[in-house]
Amino acid sequence: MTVAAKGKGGGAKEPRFAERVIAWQRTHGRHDLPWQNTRDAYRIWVSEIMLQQTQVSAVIGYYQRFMEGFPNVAILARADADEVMRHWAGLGYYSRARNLHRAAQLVMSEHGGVFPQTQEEIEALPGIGRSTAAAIRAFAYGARAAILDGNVKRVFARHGGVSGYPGEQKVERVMWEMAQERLPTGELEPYIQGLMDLGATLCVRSRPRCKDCPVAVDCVALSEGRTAELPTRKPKKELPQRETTMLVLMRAGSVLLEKRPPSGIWGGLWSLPQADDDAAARKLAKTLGADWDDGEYLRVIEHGFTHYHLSIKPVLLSARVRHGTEEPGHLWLPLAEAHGAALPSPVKKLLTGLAAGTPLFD
DNA sequence: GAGCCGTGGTA
DNA sequence: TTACCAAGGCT
Repeated sequence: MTVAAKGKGGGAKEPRFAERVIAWQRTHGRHDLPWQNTRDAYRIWVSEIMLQQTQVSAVIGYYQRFMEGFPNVAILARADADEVMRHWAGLGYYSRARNLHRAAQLVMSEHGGVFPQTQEEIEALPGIGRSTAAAIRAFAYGARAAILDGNVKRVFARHGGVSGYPGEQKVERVMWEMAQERLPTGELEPYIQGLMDLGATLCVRSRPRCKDCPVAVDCVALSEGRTAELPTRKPKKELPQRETTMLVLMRAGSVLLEKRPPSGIWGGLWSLPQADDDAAARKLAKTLGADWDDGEYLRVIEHGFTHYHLSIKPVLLSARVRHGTEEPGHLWLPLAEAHGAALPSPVKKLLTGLAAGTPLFD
């Protein structure tokens, strides 16, 4: 890791780093996102959780539907876990939804229904780490708290000329120090928002628009022609390829679903009965009252995760009886209702495609 | 520290 | 098409 000497933010020649970010945010930043222009900690909190590792454009629709369904922390705390998952289905990282629900219950039981104010208390809630807690404090309370997300890391890596993968602890520690040192004494909301807007709209991964950037004059990466190589990329690793067979078990227009375990991939969602290979799938089909030999292979679905690739082999089967309904964690879902169910994205696409009569065979 | 945890957009 | 990556946190 290397850190350039410039870019500490306080040269006599240029206005302080924060000052320029704030001025830029007021004229060029984002001001009308659904979670802005409020001091409601709940609304801000939900947005910050949804925005973890997720881009603004993907969040907006989910956020609006979530707020209609759960307008305040008390209602969310009382809500059915399945209903919460239904609102999150398709957004990914489902532990966020489970943690959010749990945290809402903790806000009710441990904080009298009032969202806590200190960094320590907020960080103690599940799903909220150092950066998210700081963002909530800044936006809800105007607190002087440093954040460090992907946008900020990219801006700091370039402006400060910090090389080394930002996911590495050593590099991240340096960036937290930069984040703390550059904080203004006031106007925290436009500063924090401006920093993120800068990273999201100008200081983007490829082809950054340095010509329009308010901190370009003392940007180390720009002056050294290194904007393309900073921030240092994650060292790449070969992802394992895995396979699974899913049973699309139909009976009178309904399909049999199984509840996923609370942790692990797609935790807490509903999905299709699944087996590691065809031999296991055959046994599973028999258990569920279907004859494997009458099944038809549907088109294989390729699905990528952060840490492995998955090939899904769906098999269409007819159930002789509605077996499984008496089992806990099983559900017969009318195919026409697949659209609104708490299903993983590839499963939802498969079932809605099936409902719409989309050709699914090769 | 390193692996786990989703999805959709982009080049 | 493949590969990278985004308002991270938990175990």
